[in-house]
Amino acid sequence: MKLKSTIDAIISKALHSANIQNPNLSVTKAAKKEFGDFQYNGAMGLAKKLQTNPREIATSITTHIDAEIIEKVEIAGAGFINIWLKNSWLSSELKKISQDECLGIEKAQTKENIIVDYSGPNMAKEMHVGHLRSTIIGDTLANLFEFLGHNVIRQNHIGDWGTQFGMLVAYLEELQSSGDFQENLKDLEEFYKLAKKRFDEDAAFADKAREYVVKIQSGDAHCLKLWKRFIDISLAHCEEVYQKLHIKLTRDDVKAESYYNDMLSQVVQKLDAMSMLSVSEGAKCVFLPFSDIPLIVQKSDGGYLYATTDLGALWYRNDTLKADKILYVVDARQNEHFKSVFWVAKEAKMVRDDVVLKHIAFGTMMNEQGKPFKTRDGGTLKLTDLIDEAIIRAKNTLKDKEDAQGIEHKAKTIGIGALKYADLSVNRESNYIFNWDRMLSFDGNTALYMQYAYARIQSIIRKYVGTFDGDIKIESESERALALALLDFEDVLYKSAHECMPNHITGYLYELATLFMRFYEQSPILKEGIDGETKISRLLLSKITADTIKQGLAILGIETLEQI
RNA sequence: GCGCUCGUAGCUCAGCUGGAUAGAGCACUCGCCUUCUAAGCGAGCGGUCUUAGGUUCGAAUCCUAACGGGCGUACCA
Repeated sequence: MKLKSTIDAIISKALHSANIQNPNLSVTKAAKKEFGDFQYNGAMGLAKKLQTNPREIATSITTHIDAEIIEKVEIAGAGFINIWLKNSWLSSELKKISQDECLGIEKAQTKENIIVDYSGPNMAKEMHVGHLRSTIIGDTLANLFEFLGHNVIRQNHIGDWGTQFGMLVAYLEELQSSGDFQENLKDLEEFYKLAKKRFDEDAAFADKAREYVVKIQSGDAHCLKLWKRFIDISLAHCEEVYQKLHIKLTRDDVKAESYYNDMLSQVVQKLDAMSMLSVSEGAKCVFLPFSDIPLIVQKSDGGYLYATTDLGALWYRNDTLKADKILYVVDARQNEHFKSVFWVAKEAKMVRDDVVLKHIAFGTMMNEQGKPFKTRDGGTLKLTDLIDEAIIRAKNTLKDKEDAQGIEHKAKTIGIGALKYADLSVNRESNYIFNWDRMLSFDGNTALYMQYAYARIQSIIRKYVGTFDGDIKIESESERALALALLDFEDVLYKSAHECMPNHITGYLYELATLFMRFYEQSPILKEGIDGETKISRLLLSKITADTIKQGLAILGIETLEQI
């Protein structure tokens, strides 16, 4: 149910009947309860344009409002139009939602091919906290667009082609005699350190490492085989992390940097053919109208750079994947890079003009001192360790530790949920301060509060014996507020998708859960003295709430629990 | 130097296509469990929305500048 657009349509019709042209139509949710359910603030602006009195305009609009679903319309203040909806309409809409698997949410009108590029770990090292936000936010956006009916293509642009791989492969070869690959590569951080040490200390080894980079990139069979083996094991590490976090990325989604290797020379040729290329200080680059520094696509030594790879990927995504929209879920620090790459891709016609290219930027994860997140000794914190800690901490917060079997699953669900939710609930563009206690709290805008609300509802439903046949009656204030919130889900999802802002969803779920808690306190459901009709009505409200929370969390990649 | 970005309650954050008295949570104070999960609910306390201009009937929101923090600044990704 698109509540807002339904009311938009009503106002639009009224404006039309009143003979008023208004391109900037927009109703908003009422700022306060006293101002109704929705408000239209356009009369003031219109009055200005038409040189009349805003209240007159408002009156003219309201007299032309003609809709079954509206209970009451009022003009207030300077010319605000406040709108109340009929309870009977809310009831019947809710009833429809309760009978629909997708909670009455319509699929997007035009199905688009949406590419979400996220996670993108570097194969030379193990995943660390720096990869967390991209992975979590990207997966959520992919889920969201999928849920709204789009064709989502997840792309994991892993880093497998840098200069470090010569060193790593050369070192791997050396170790071949002692121990197997799996064992040597069990701890990639350690392996990298050892290889680096070897590189720094032994000139002969360093030369070999450099030689191997060239060999890998030019397709030497021996080196390539070792390299593939290395990537395979490193990728398996990532997949463990994805599994732990319930991230939906699979091998099919992997399109590594190396995948675009063959396209790189064509990228440069294309830019040349478009007369966009300049040679500056020996490097081939594109000068940009909005920047002092050019985008370098080929180094003076002939090597290519990540800009070249990104252009190749854009080209591929346009031509082969037929993308309508490409989202890059990458750290905000790469803002300028993407601005440049997008501009060049469009200018060079590698990407159709109407393809939407968006850098979904996010801020840095900070510790409590406001510094970038590191381990106590200043190193990077492995993601797998962070996840394990989340689970342990979740376990410690659980009251009921008796249930030995259930506790592991509960701790995982709660710990992972907390970790993800904390990240998703802040505006992704700002830096965010990581705090265990806050994210694992039952209070406030946390995953656990939502999971608790859900479990509470399930507990009631379990206790109830009988059918759910009946109508939804909206009688009290708390029921009404809950009903309105439930009908708002669709608008929230579309808004969140439009802006690529998952925190709109978390904010909504928190408000919904809060409204439910209030309703729960005030409206007994199964208690004695509650008549059958009321019981079913309240059960239905509870059930839709639970379904909405479950669906909302599912989009965020967070699971619910039947009991906590 | 230039560019990007942020600056809202003691703390962590919402709100930013301009709208009525700027919202939550934490912390602090107080009230509510023989009653569906009190891991909850309610009430109170707490604000020069960094500052100064500007646009507007109306600005936390848009524009300009200053100050303060973070980041980026051509052959790493």
